[in-house]
Order: sequence, then structure tokens, then C-alpha cells
Amino acid sequence: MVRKSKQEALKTRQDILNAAISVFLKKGVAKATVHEIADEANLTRGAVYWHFDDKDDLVTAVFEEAINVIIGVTEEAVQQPDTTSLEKLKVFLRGPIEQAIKSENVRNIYTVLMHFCDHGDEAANAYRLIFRAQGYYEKQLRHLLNQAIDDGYLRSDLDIESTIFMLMASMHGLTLRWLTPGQPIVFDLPAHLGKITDNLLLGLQHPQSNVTPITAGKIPTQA
Amino acid sequence: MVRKSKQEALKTRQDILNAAISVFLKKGVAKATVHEIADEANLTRGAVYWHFDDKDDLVTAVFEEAINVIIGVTEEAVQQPDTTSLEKLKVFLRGPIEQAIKSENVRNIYTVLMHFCDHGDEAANAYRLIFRAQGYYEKQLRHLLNQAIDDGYLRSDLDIESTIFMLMASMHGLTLRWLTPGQPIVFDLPAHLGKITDNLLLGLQHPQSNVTPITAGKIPTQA
DNA sequence: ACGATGACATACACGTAAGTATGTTAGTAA
DNA sequence: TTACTAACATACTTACGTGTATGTCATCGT
Repeated sequence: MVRKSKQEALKTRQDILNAAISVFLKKGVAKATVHEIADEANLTRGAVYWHFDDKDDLVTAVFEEAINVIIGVTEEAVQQPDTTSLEKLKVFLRGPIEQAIKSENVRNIYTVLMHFCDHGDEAANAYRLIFRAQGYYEKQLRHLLNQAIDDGYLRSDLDIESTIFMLMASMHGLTLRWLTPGQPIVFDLPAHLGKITDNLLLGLQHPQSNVTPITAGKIPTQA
Repeated sequence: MVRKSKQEALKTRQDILNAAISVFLKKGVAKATVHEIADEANLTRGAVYWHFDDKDDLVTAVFEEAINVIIGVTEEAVQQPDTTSLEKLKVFLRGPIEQAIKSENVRNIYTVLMHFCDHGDEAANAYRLIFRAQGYYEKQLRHLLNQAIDDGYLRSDLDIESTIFMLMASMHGLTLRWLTPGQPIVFDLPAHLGKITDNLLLGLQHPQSNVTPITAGKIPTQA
């Protein structure tokens, strides 16, 4: 049977994307072949080349969901009423990771992006979009930091750019290590995320702040 | 001229390694061909296959220097007299990055490792060694943290495992973002590294600690 | 001084993967 | 119902990259 309905064709497209993620997680983006991806989706290479121009286009399409998550978090942060600017900041910082906690798909795409893909010209196009999304995120973070300073939550003598760099790097590193494959011990990030972000902001607040730091409790779970 | 002396042959080997790094930084490990690497070193593929078993072996050899840096930092941390355990901890945390600041070669290898290489089976062997080195680092970090707690520098109610994860992730993320290629703004990490690590430890110390946080000063440099 | 060998260069064989061209069938609009 | 076309499958071409086999020459031991 060929020539499916539009509804089914759209599902086929999604099947290919999911299959791509699956193969990427096994072989890496560079080593993954279109043939393998098609097999994984129970299709042929013809189907893949129908829905996507080439491998580069497919890779970009896979990463689009992750990009939308970043942008989505950024947009949401703007319109959050009845919370303090400090709380907004915390929610914003946790945003991308919380999306990954919720959705296995997002988690997988993050994993591919950070561990099974390199900046070689294969995915250069996709990386440009990612960088752009991070640019939005950074811009919004700058705004939230300034607001938190104006509201008196953070020290007024902060070096904003250093702070932005440190915060983004820390959240990036947290996600990266959390999603590192092939490690015996998997850290239970969801359980500790709140404490960790609080702790990161602790040094940025006024000395008299009394936020509780990372205290004893949960033990990392086994894989 | 063929058949160099042992001295020269060793230099040829190093040339190949440097050429490999150079090509990896341009094309990524997966897309880099042995031919290109040989060209970059003004040699032929024959030379490369003489010094290394295959591409995998070459990749592993490139990463060995980075691995030695990690292990070197870990070893050094053990024997540092006349400093407090807190200061030891700080030096230890900054160690890998400081080595990268000093040596362009180390910096380049880090960059390849974090941005131009994926976990696809190509470099699976190399990654195993990296993970092992990180294991040593983590073990030593655990020891240093416990010591700092015993000496009264850090809160005694810390969740050690969470702390280890946060610290390693943050330092990892810092390095990662610092060495991200193709970004217009390059953060001046060397200038801010001290303050940033101090800030990371701030939340782990007793409330009465008066470490100054990230304050205004340097502005990120242009690339 | 002379064979043995180390340090490469050259040439070839093999597989593999991307892209494309073309075939096939079933929905879809008229 | 019929022409048209969307949604694939199949077959083929091209190209490249790896690994290896073989050639070559200077150096080193004796």
C-alpha cells in the first residue's frame, strides 16, 4: 500500500524524526546513515528523501523541537504575573531542564545535541539555529537579572555579563552531565534541581539572605 | 628523503598529532579524513598508518594529553603543603581550566573533545579513558570536600554527591562555553575564573562567610 | 660495505553512503 | 470515472574514505 492520506503522511514524517533520534543516540549523527534511519522507521530511503531535502535538513528538523523549547521558555518568562522577579529568574533558569524532565523526547534531543553531534559542517546549519535561540535566552536572562537587582533581590554591584556566563554555563553543564550516556551512576537531577539553582543564586544575593544550601537528603539513584 | 632518524620520526609523530587537532577543529573528528590530516602535516597517509594503527588509535592519542592534564591536576592536589583545605579545593577546581589557559594545545584538545567529537563508536575508546580520568577527579574531589567539611570551612550538613555533581557540572559548563567556537562574544574566563569559583563555593560555606561575590569590573572581550 | 630494517610514499581493492532517476500505487479533485 | 499527483519503493550512479599491499631509500648495526 502506498499513497497514504495527509494525516498518515504526517505521521510518517514524525516516525522518521523519532527513528532518526533513536539512531543518532546509538551511532551519533555523523555515523548514522539514512538507510539505518529508514529501516528503524520501517520505511525505505525514498521516504526519507521525500520528506526531507537531505540529511542536513533532517538533522535540522530533529533539533527544531529543542530550539522551540528554549524559545518557549523565554516567551513564557515574559508573561508570568504575581511572582517576584527572583522567582521568575529561578523558574527561567530551570525552564529548559524542566522541559527535559517532563518530556523524554526533549531529553533525547538534548542528548543527541550535546553528546552525539559535533560542530563539523554536517550540523553547522542546525547549530546556527541553536545559537540564535541561546541568544534570545541570554537576552531575556539579562533582563531578568537587571529586574531582580532593581527589586533589591540581588546585589547591585554584580557584573552582569559574568553572572550571565556563569549561570548559563552551570545550567548547561548540569544538563550535559545529567544526560551523559554510558555512566554507571545517574544523578537524580530532578530531585535536586531546585536546591542547586538556589545555591547558584546564593552568592549573587545580599549577604543577609538566608536561603538554605544543598543539604543532606536524597542519594543519587542507580541506573 | 625517506628514513629519518628516531629523533625526527618522533617529531613526525607529533606533527601528525598537531595536524589532526587542526583538522578536527575545522571538520570535526568524524568528517576529518586521514588524507586531510596527512596533507596538513605535509605527509602521506602512509606515514599516518605507520605511526598509528587506525583512525581510532590516532583519535585516542590526541586525547591522551587532555587525560594527562586531568590526572596531573588530581595528583598535584594530593601533595600541596601549607595551604588550607578550602584553598586546595579551589585550586583543584580551577586546575583543568588553568591548564587550558596556559597551553593553547590543551585548549584545542578540550575544544575538539567538547565540540568537535561525539560519542558515536568512532571515539568510543577515547571517551572511556576520559570517563576514567573524570572518575579519578571525582574521587579526589569527594576527598577534598570531606576534608574541607572536617576543617570547618564548609557546612557539615552538605549532600556530598549533589555538591560534587554541581561543581563538576559547573566547571565543565564553564569550559564548554568558554571554548565554544563561532560565537561573536568571547567571555574573558581567565579574568573571572577566581571570582566564579569562589561564588560557586559560597553557598556551601557557613552563612557568616564573607567572600565577595562577582562584582563589577572587567567587561567581556571581543573576539 | 652491506644486508636488514625503519620510516615513509604509492597504488590498489573494497565497502559504503549519498543522491538521483524512475517506477508504482492509491488518494483526490473535477 | 478519470486524470493527476502525493507518497512512497526500487534501482542505479557516483564518489569517497579506509585499510592494506607493495615499493623505495636512507640509516644503523656489524
